[in-house]
Amino acid sequence: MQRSDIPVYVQVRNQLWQWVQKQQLGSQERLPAERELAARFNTTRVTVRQALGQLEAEGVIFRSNRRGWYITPQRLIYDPSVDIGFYKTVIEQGLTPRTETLSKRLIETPNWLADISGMEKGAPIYHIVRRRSVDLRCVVVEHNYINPLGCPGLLDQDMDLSIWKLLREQYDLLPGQRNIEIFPQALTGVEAEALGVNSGSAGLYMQRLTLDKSGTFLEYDREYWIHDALKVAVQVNNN
Amino acid sequence: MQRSDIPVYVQVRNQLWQWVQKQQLGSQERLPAERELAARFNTTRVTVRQALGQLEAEGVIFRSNRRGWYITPQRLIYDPSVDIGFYKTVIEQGLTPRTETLSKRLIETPNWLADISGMEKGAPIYHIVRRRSVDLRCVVVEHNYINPLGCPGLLDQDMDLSIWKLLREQYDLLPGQRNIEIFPQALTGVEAEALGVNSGSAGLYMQRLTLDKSGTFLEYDREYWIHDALKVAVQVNNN
DNA sequence: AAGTGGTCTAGACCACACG
DNA sequence: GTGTGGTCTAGACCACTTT
Repeated sequence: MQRSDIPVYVQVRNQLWQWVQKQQLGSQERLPAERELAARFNTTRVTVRQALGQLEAEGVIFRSNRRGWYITPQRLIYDPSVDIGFYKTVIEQGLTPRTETLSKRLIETPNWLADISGMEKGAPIYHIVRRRSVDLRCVVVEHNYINPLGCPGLLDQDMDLSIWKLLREQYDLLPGQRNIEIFPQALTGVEAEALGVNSGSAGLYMQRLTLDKSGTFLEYDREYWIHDALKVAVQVNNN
Repeated sequence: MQRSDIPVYVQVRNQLWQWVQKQQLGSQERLPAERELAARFNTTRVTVRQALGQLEAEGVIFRSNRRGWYITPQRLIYDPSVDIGFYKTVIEQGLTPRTETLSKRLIETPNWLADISGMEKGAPIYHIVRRRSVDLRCVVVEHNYINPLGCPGLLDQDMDLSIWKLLREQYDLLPGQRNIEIFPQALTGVEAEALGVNSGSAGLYMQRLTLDKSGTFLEYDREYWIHDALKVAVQVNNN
């Protein structure tokens, strides 16, 4: 590293990324070890990690546990305003989905949920937690809260596919109005752990409140995404 | 720092945040210097900065140039599907907006824009770049590309308020269909510089393609937001 | 001029993943 | 067991901001 002005870690970032592209490293392929990179660029691990952190922030590489740094797969294009479902969305983009149901229970509606959903406090409500992957990489942890009135016995069904497909085809439930909130938020605590990332990793939080056409609460949904895993695409018609 | 198991920087993060809350530091108030924190927590600046980085990722503090660390203001709630406009949105939430027009020019439609907008390649198109602040903190850089056919002389107007208000009231232009894309993306290059943040800082990218009711291209819009500055809220009706 | 954050070095130890 | 990333130390110099 010589040159002035431009910081060493930026130079390392540039040369490293140039090298990666020349090697034509593909999705989920591993980068050399940090110590090796430090030697190759004649600098220290701290500086190399700063460069790797840059590329991570840009979303082009990601880290996995203590195993190393990998090339980030293409973003999943995801439309939260429709009910295609995660499974079908992923398939249609030529990728491989996986869903693990971490828990499904009947709980009492907590106060915060009663306030936003119109459910009565303490009323029974389904709570389902699922972890979903694209090409074996965990990308999102999802909490679903579902009004059990229209879908008795829902928890006995297989949750590893689309819940909305179940609601539509088994229970004839259809969404009307949706309120969606999206914002960047660090992954911490149980979500970070479930996704196998460090606490504090960049993430995207998304929540949806769905009512049926008569305004009755159907479902509330919290999703914690890895920051580099998705592109939200919504189509809206103004009238 | 004693205790085992839990990393020092997490302990520092926790104690620091606890201290901040006890001090009741408010929006945009400054934290103590890094060296002072290092001394207070009996550790090094590197570890302190790791703790600060955690809080930054969580969106509760932010850094400004080389001036220090500050408490993050509340997020701006922002609905990209309607045309209330930035100015009014900010006002309504009891905050102070500011818009600076960085450039406004008539350019030739570049190929990438022709492809997504339906404009002819090379056809004249307005390009407006603005920087917007909430309570004197820069939060977003916005690129607008506007079809000049329906709004001749637009560039002579004052751009520091809402463009959509101009289009609506001066030119009778109304949006029909909107395609919105949102995803986390690091701020780099000119955008990072314009916002006064380090290249590689976490950000949120949002783009909107707006057609009128007859399907004619009206406007294309790219927004580069500071990651902790906004909460996107969209309301959708399924039919 | 003094203080600040931004960058960087050259080591070190640890827990964990993998062979 | 070996190698990996994760964490941590105790300094240093620089560019920039603020006083």
